[in-house]
Order: sequence, then structure tokens, then C-alpha cells
Amino acid sequence: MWQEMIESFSIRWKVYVNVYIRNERVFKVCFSNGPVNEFIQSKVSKILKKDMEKYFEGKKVDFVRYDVILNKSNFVKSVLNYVRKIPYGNVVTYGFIAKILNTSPRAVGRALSLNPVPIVIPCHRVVSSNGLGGFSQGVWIKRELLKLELNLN
DNA sequence: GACGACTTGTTAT
DNA sequence: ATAACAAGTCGTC
Repeated sequence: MWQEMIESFSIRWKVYVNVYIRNERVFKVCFSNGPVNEFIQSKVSKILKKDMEKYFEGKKVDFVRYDVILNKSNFVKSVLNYVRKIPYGNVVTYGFIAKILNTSPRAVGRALSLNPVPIVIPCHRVVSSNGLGGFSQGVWIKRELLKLELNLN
């Protein structure tokens, strides 16, 4: 009973945004931010849309201010929360994160593949030591995102 | 350097 | 229980 109340409260509300690359719908981003309130909701989705547009124009956008609810295991949460802090334009390896969190690179990749909100949690900034690594929506998207952030053609 | 086998922590079934 | 992975390391050639 108590647990049920906590859960229904923590679901709050969600904002969905479709992300397009080359006129192709690539994935859906889901956000949440604060308690149920339609006024705030519409306002936040507008801000989010603006942020996304800015991001795809190649401008630096800080998504840390969005509060993402993660319905995941503690391990996945800790990986995702670490990845959130990687600044725009920076790149780290799976092994690097594994060392910090005292786990294995493979486990890090596994956790990253469960990322519900690409871009907002910038999992594309995590690469393998010898190459790009993977990306659940396709590695070419990861390449595009990094090109965008690193200002390569 | 390129390739392969072995290690690895976590999730999914 | 065990298979499946968005990886890394060390060995051989």
C-alpha cells in the first residue's frame, strides 16, 4: 500500500519528443520534470523542443537541468548518472567509466544500452578504446552526434 | 598491427 | 541456471 503510493507519485508525468536526423525519425525522447501540472508540462516541452533544435544546430546545450526519472536497477542508474556529467564535446571510454565505478567495461556498455533518453543522457560520448563502440539506434547516429559536437564537417 | 581466445559484470529468459 | 552483450587484455603471428 505504502509502496504503491510512492510509485504512483514518482511516475509523475512524461514528455515525449521525437528526434529526427536526415528527415528520418530516429528515436523518441521521454522526459519528466516535477509533479503533475499541465501548465508546467506544456512549458517544459516547449523549452525542451527549443533545446533540441539548438542542439541539432550544433550549439552547446546543457541537458543536466532536465530531471529524468530512471526506472532501472541501481547499477544502471549509477552508470547513467555518471554519463550525464560528461560535458558537451567530451568523450570517454567504457573502460574509463568501469574503473571509476569499479566494474567491467562490458557491464558499462550493457547499462548504456538501457538508456531511455539518448542525447539528454549523452551515451554517445562513451566510446570503446579502439573505435566507436555501439549505439542502440545504430552506430551511424552516434557518429553523427559526435561529428555535431566536435564540429567535424 | 591484425586476429583470436579468455575474462568480465550485469541483464534478460 | 545460463545465454547475451554498446569491452578489454594478452598472446601469437
